[in-house]
Amino acid sequence: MSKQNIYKETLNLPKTKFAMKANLAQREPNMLKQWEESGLYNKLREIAAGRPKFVLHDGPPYANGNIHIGHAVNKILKDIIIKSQTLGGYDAPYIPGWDCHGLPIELNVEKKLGKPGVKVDAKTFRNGCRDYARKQVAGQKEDFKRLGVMGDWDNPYLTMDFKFEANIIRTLGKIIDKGHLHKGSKPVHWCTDCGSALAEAEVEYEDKKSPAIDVRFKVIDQQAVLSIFGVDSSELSINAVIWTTTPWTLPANQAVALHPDFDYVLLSTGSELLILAEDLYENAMARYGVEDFEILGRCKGAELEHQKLQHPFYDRQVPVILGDHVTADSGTGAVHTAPGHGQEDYSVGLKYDLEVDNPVGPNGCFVSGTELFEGQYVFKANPLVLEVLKEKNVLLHHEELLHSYPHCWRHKTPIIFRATPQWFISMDQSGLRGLAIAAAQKTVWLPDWGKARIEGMMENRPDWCISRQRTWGVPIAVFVHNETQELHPDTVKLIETIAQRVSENGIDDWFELEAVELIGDDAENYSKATDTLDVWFDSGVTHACVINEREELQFPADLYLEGSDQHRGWFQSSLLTSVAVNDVAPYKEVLTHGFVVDAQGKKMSKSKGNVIAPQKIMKTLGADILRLWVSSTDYTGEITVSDEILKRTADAYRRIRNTARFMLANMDGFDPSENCVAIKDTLPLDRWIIVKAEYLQQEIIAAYEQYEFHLVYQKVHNFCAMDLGAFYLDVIKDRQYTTQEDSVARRSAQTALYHIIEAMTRWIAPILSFTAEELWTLIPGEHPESVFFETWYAFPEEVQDEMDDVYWQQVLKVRVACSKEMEKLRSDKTIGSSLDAEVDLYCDTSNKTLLAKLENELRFVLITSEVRLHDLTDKPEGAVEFEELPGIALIVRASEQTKCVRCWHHREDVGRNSEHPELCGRCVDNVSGNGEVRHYA
RNA sequence: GUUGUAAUAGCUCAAUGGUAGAGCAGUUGAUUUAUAAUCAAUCGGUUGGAUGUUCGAGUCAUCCUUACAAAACCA
Repeated sequence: MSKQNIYKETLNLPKTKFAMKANLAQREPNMLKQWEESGLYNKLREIAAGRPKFVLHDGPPYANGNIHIGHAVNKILKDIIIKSQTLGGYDAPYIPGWDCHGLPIELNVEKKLGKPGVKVDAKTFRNGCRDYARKQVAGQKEDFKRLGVMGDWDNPYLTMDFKFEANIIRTLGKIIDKGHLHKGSKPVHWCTDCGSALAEAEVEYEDKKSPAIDVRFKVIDQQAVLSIFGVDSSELSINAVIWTTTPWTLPANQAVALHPDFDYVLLSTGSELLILAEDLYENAMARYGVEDFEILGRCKGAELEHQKLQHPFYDRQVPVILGDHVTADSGTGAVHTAPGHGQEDYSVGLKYDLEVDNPVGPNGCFVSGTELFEGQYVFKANPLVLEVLKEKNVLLHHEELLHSYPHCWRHKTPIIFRATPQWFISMDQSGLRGLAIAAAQKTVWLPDWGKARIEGMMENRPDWCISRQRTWGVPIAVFVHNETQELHPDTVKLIETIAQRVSENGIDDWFELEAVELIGDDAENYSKATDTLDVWFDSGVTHACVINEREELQFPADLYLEGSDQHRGWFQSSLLTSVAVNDVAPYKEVLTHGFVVDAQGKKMSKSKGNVIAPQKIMKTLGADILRLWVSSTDYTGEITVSDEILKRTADAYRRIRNTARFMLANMDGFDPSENCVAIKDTLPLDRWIIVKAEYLQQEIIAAYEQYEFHLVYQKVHNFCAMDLGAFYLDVIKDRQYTTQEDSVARRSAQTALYHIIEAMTRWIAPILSFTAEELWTLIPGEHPESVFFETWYAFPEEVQDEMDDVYWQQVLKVRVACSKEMEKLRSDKTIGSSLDAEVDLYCDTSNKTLLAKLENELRFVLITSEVRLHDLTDKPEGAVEFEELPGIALIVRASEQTKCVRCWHHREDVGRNSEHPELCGRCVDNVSGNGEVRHYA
């Protein structure tokens, strides 16, 4: 054994069980098991009982498919908030939930079981849906837990729980009671082969050939229109001209729409006068083959509002109306309007109080009583309509047009728009719109543009159609009068009865119910409504079904947090239903995050192949890396992910992990109850880093409170790399290794490390939960089972120090200057380690006084073998000055002294002690004497 | 086409209208005393583009480009 090894054993080298290699993919699942077995979440509830509450209410993901990276971002952000609020001293329960009804699940179950009412009965089908949803929930739950998300996973909420279903119905009852429900009709995508309405997801667009026709609508008050156009008189008849590709909708025509701001011309063909848009008349004339024509006058569309026109083949007059949806890129600038057959026609029709006429039955045939076309299938009626138009001499032109048209995705046949009876939550009949806007104004929206966004939507949105003609959904459990369509007078009471039954038996209870059972003889006149509720209603009422139902939560929630797409979705459905029932928003604060995109800023899609699966990251890098990545981004905008970014994140993780490891390793043998040094007795350098950490903690807490986790990430990483790695830890190595094990010098530094690791483990716990818990078990001293049982670390009281942060910053500047000079010697191989060098500093008075305070310990701060202070006036030639360091010049040279084999400092006194001929004086003292004393660093 | 949000170094983020900064990565070197670690030095920018306003613009205004999101629409 060499002599060096003998002395090596006298050093206090770092030692720890905390592995350098994280092995997160293997380690994390064990930690999860441990959390689960010990019932961590429930224990935490007991510990936090009585604290002020912080309620982050979980928006339910849809129970279908594997979780993707967007889910992961959402859940991790929520988890970081829950955990940081917990550490901040709040009782922050987390009840995860799932959205379980609705079309996507139906479609998947249809593939297995067939269509309800065709291959299977509805009840069997609904059971199939329930099973399917349950399996989806189970799968997603495992992945969410694997992310390290802490919550009541054993008791989540599911919108298909019987009690939940019952409370959906109850909430609907309250909304009815408050007067917000209304029955109306609305055009929906309708497949005549299915005999049913189609959801947006069931519609696909294909090219279709349609007859494109130009039709005359004769002006009734010819004189009035002539004068609007500034024309004195004319014997010729005046016709507005519309252009359409769906002649079969003409029987339902109720108006002709013009654009208020377009210019329209009145032109004469010699045989008649036509009204056409200025920008379109040339095309139209070409289409009609008219070469000789004359413009007689012009006017704005708005001037023609309310003029009456003759329907082309029915004995009725229809008004001219105005709409911004009229465009000038095709047609005539005058739009045939049939509110029963088109969404825009419907909404503009509402403004003008037009009749929503729907003469078409579920099978696509004109209903009995439809003049001229009774019993005809709509697409077969097109030629008949043309014949009638020719007969009446109102058809100006006809050609075939190939255009994009909606088709049924199942039958591949063209679909139609058909007005059907639907249930609506009215925005205005009981003032819901105003209430919602007022409530939105009282809510804090983060980022703040969310407020304008939601307000804009509230101002403009139409009534909410909450009915769906579907099987897997919560019923609109009301009785409707067969003749009047009015609700049963006892509706509110009946709904409570139904809700009680549903909470026992689920929604099947309603579908199987005989009306007689509930309303007795009234059953003759009343029928059960068969529609189900829009699933947005289900999730929208979680404030009633979850927040108000779960004891650990309280209304209104402190925070909702979802992707920014939910302004249109859940934030809005929650706001409307809550305001309808409670007059206030269900949340005090709404936070949104953006969407995950790839390195080029493109959205992730399977077809592009740029998808990064969270499962894969967890299996390779580990959940803590995924969590650290989430924390590192400014999530208010787009969230970028790529292999490079994840690699950088893993680098940052290793830096944090290794810093913690080194601190633990230097606390070997440290028992805080025995060895902690009182703050007033610690060395100034150690006190300084403790105070530094304490101030940093304040910044970190503030960042957590403002949900700015990327600042936490930056600050923690910076602290590890700069304050600790590049300075403090580097400087104290000498003291840790070479002084006596139980010396104040060493214990003082360990005290600092102890306070820092206690604090830092808490700082990272909300983000690097697995790593924090791993660290937690290795921090010296007594601790509760989990870091999450704690609150932010209480640092020892600060003492006023002459050597404050300003002082050390100046010392640091000197250190940087020395490093630069040493680098020169290193590059020409004069020295290797900085301990091979010695430094002469030529200082002005103030700097000399300042540096002299460290006495002969300055060399330890500069990590060099000797430092000598001189007056600046004695500066010799060759002394170097730095712009950043005025008042100091320095010379660095290789030491000529012998190197101590134990501490590696080059010292004059090496070899003076004959028993330890290779040691310097202080090492002799440390090895066989009373040990060296340090005063400053 | 409409509305909203965004664009700063290879990456992640900073910069009350006042000299564009950090950290990481890269490069080079040191280190058998943090060694699949650590330390040091060093390189890196016409702030997406263009016009304004201003003594002065990354920041304010207008337009354009690109991306993301939303609600639609094609009669």
